[in-house]
Amino acid sequence: MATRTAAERRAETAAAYDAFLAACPTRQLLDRIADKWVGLLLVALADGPCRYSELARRLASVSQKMLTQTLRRLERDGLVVRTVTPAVPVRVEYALTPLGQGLRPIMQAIKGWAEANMDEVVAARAAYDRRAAAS
Amino acid sequence: MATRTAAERRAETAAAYDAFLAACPTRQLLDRIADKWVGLLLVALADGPCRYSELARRLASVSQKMLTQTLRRLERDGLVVRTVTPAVPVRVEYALTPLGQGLRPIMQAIKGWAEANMDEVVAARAAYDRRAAAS
DNA sequence: CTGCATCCCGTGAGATACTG
DNA sequence: CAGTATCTCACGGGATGCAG
Repeated sequence: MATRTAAERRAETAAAYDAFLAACPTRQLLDRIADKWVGLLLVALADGPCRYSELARRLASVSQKMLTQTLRRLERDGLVVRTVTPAVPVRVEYALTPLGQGLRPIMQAIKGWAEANMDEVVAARAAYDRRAAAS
Repeated sequence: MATRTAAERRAETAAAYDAFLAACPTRQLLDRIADKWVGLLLVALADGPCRYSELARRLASVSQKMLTQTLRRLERDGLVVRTVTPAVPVRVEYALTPLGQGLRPIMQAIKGWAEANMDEVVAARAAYDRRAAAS
């Protein structure tokens, strides 16, 4: 059957686009690094391995749940390695893998742009809000 | 009063950290560009101004609500300009500002890393899941 | 010390219907 | 054509309590 409604065709296009997006490497990377705690964790681990409790202290406001969850995700993605030293009490250390290290230039680029341009963005926001308030 | 419980001190540290995070330019930029549709919109607008309906067509699966919402945010941040041509029917064009253009190298860097390394990440995930399944 | 399980709630995104 | 308004629902994330 060659005849489809316009709505059907649109739905197909959208489905194909969704599939494309789900597979898009850039989207996946963006989703990963934009996570609330990932960036902080990457920084915290940048200068060497770190214990769980030490990480909890550095990221002062992270909940245990989110810290563990984020670390697991990074471990699964091969960006971080988890090393357990059996002892009493247990000692667990996290460290960046070479792959995780490779993320640093990216984060640096983002940080650089942000520090150079975010004040302009903030100014734009203020101007926009002023116009909106004057309506 | 100089004496506070350990819990109080921790709460203060966390609050201060939260305030720091909220003000952090890098966090703000990350939150903005990691938005599901922002990256796509940036690409769609990269080669010149574009009408609302044209954008809707290019980002096949975006809802009107999200398209408008995302465009408003970008406009507010001074990354995009909205130009209304009064006519019947109305014609609205969106275009990148110079500030918005400046984001392209960042997005390129992210895209570059993703295309170069995400297959390794995917492999790491598969290996991790295999180990988990074998438990 | 390092974590997992559970409950709870706010935000955000989609669907749908209506307007200048 | 280019939106706005409202409803609903799922998911993320915090708090808390328990366990190896």
